[in-house]
Amino acid sequence: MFKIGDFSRLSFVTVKTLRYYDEIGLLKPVRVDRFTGYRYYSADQLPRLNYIIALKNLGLSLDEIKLLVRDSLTPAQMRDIFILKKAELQQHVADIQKRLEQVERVLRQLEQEGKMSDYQFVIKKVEPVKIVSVRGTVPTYHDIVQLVEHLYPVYQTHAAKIAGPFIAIYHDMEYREKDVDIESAIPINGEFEIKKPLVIRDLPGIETAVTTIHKGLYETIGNAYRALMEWCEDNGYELDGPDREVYLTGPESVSDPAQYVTELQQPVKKC
Amino acid sequence: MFKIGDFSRLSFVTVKTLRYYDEIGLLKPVRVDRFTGYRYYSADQLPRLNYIIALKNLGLSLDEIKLLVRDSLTPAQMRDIFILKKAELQQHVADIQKRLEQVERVLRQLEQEGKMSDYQFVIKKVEPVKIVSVRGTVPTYHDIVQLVEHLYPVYQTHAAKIAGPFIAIYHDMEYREKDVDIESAIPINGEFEIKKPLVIRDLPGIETAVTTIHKGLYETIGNAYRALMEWCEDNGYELDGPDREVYLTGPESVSDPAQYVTELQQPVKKC
DNA sequence: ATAGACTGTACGGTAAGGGGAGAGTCAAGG
DNA sequence: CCTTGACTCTCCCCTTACCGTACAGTCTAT
Repeated sequence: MFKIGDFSRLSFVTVKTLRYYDEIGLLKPVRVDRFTGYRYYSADQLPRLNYIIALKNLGLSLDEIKLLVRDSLTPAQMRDIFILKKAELQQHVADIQKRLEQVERVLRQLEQEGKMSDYQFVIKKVEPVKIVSVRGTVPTYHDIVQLVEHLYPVYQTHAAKIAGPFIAIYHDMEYREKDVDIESAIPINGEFEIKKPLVIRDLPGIETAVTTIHKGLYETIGNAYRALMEWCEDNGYELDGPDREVYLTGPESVSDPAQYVTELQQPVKKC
Repeated sequence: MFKIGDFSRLSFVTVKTLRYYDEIGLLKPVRVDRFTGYRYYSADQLPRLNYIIALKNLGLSLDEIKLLVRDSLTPAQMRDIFILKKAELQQHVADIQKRLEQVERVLRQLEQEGKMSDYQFVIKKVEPVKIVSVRGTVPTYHDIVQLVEHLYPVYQTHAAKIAGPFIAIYHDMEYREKDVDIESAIPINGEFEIKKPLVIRDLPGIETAVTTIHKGLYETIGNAYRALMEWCEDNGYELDGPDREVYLTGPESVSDPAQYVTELQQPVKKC
């Protein structure tokens, strides 16, 4: 019979841990003095404790260990537990190695450019939404304003039905300097009367979109696209549909163009 | 300006998390209504939030992230943090892969033998201790009792100075059937008069000992040794000195030999 | 005016113990 | 027999990064 301190030294397990294992019923001392509360362990509890520690080192939780040591399982049941654990550990390794890769990428970036990228990329699912939109081919990107003008009346007359910020969809599948096919849209809920070039339609969602936030002038948004392309290459994605820009903060809410906030949404698929 | 729910949907971060980041000062809403307590976020907080999430995905803790986003660090400082993190992740991967190996070993054992090993092995450091001992060559392992007899008087006359359970040290470096060189010892504190074959000496510690607990008859202790050898081979250790047996529970405290508990201590080194 | 959706704070919980306070206990020495 | 120092007990709070729930207040549309 050992007092907790002796048993602790014998087993190389802290007193705190022994008390905790007692509390959760994982390893009860063989005797507890009714008057003093002192815990007394016997030497033949050592194998069990070593077993517990061994299982813990394998990465099992104390709950799982409780199952293994309390109910004496059949070898088949044990095998199942360990197979599960193995899969879990493999997943874990894969996750961490992915992180490691990312960290290495960040480090390379820091070495090469002396600073961290201004853009972070997030994979999301974009939900479908009903929009009122106008689509057309305009000479240059700047001329998108021609399209947007058609939408102004909506802000005036149906403000209550606007369900989100202004969106642009770039339908060209490749980059063009001239004659760009653009759709300008506003998310809405409910229907209403529309005029001439406007249409109301359901904008489909995007299963897998890589998105990023561009902050600042629209003239510099090309940097965001370049960084996005690079990211896709590095991470094994390829473009899979027309990209969108969501104008979270634009001229209508702030006056300083440096404050503009735009989200890029690029449909992609794994390649 | 977005209310917390809108900002949550935009950023794909739960409301709970946003409130928590506010609380720990990681991302404060741009405005908090003084009367209602409502939090209002602006779109240009999205890049920062994405940055936070990106760093979190790299495995950084929120405290580390706080450092990175609050104090604008120099690239060199950032590099240091990431290099540290990389080392940490690599260590982590190594750990998990070691566990994975262990799990695989357990699984192989289960497949082959239909049960788990009865022995768990623990690497420990064994502290040096002063002992009273008697060493001699006896015909067979069983004859260790001849040596032990010399120690009985110590139990009678100096019981107060006994500092631990009975120990046997097997000085033969290779296995022998006959004429075994054994030392029988009792840990003590303080000195006292001793007679003829007994000596008092310091038993050196063991830097690296692989230990296991054998429960049951002494006749079956060979199984423990066999398992230990196997374990050493599997884990890349080789024997490095005479092994010891510590009789934690023996005939002096229980009558049923099936209750005997013995610890094996085998000095080893990495090979 | 009211219903439903949203937001607020506050408390409690997670895994596996660590740290410390305050009180009681044990064994040895004087 | 008393004291001293080493142990031990229980109880409570702390850790990470939030999640669940309860209850109360707020916003928006009808």
